[in-house]
Amino acid sequence: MANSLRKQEILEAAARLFRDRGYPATSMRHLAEEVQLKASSLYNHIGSKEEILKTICFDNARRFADGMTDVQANQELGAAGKIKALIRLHIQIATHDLTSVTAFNDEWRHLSEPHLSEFKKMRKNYENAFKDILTQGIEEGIFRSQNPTILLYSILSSFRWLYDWFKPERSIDSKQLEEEMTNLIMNGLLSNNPSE
Amino acid sequence: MANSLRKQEILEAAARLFRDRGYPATSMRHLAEEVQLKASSLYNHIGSKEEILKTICFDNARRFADGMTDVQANQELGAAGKIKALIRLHIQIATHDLTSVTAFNDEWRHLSEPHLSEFKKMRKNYENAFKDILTQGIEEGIFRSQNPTILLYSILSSFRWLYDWFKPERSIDSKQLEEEMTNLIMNGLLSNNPSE
DNA sequence: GTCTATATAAGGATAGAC
DNA sequence: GTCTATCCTTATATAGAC
Repeated sequence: MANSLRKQEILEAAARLFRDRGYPATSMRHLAEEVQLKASSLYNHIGSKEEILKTICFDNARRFADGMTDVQANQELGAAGKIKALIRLHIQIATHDLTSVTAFNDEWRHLSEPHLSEFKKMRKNYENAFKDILTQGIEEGIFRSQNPTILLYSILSSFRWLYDWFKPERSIDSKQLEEEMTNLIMNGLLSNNPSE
Repeated sequence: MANSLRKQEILEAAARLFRDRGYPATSMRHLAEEVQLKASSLYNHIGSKEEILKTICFDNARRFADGMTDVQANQELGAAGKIKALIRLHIQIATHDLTSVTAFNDEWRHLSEPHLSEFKKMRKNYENAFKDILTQGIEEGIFRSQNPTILLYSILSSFRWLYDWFKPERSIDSKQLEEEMTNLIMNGLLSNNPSE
């Protein structure tokens, strides 16, 4: 059996390459170079190129699914509180394992069947749960009455720059990030006090 | 010289494939099949695979640059009006030529030098102009005081689902889309009248 | 302007020596 | 567990017949 530490190193290098160049444009030879091996040696640690992609995609899908389950289970939270918790979830996941999340975000479409369908199902479940919270907030009159689908995708998309752009060394504090994104999503761009 | 109508057909098919599978995963053979030609025949109409990508990327970059120039030139608009005009610009471009914009949005990174650098420069210019408007609004007290970079990227990202998701047959009216996205970005999620 | 045939390079993955 | 050598497939692009 293969060295598990070495395997982790390969997975991380792959996530970085998948993020920077995309899955199809990343070759096994290039990946091998990154971890100072020959391409053939990689296969002592991983089964195939796609197996790496599967690991990255489903690990991250599970993180989001688990986060959503926690939010749903929290009886004390209203719709607004749940949305705030989900904003925190997205930022936490983004700052925790940036390269994996970035790769996961865009490269899942290169999964082959049946994994592709399974992944899409998990993604749809997450979106539906998110949309349910938005709809609930609209029905309760807490959220501005809007098309929940437009809301859902606009909000989910607004996180995407985090994955593309955020680097630890950019020195934006994750607490500040959370506060400002919550502010923007909940309260919008306009000031409440245009006179001051 | 090649038939220009045929060339347009090839460019559109390529844009669609680049959006669906990405640039590296799209082969000339597959593209040829889409327009019912053999791969070698494509080269009577286009110079290379990357030339197609260049066309898509720079055509769209120019659309955004021109739109920004118009907004900047409009003296009557304040910061809020300019942001609204830019929201309209993004939606108009997205609904006008969806596939091209999608390809442009993600696949520019596969450009080779010196085109890659040129493209990045145009993109940076656009972002800086957008950020200037946000900063202006904050200084005037019209916009909530926030980190302009976080604002900028959150807003720009929030448009991205349009390119991934929007299809004409989804029957969301583009006027409604504009209104609701403006609402969300300017006024946020929370209702002004939680009691009604 | 489209075809067949082909040049040339690079891809994922395996076999077998060490 | 890593290597060299290699298999097989696919990629972009060109040459030249029609």
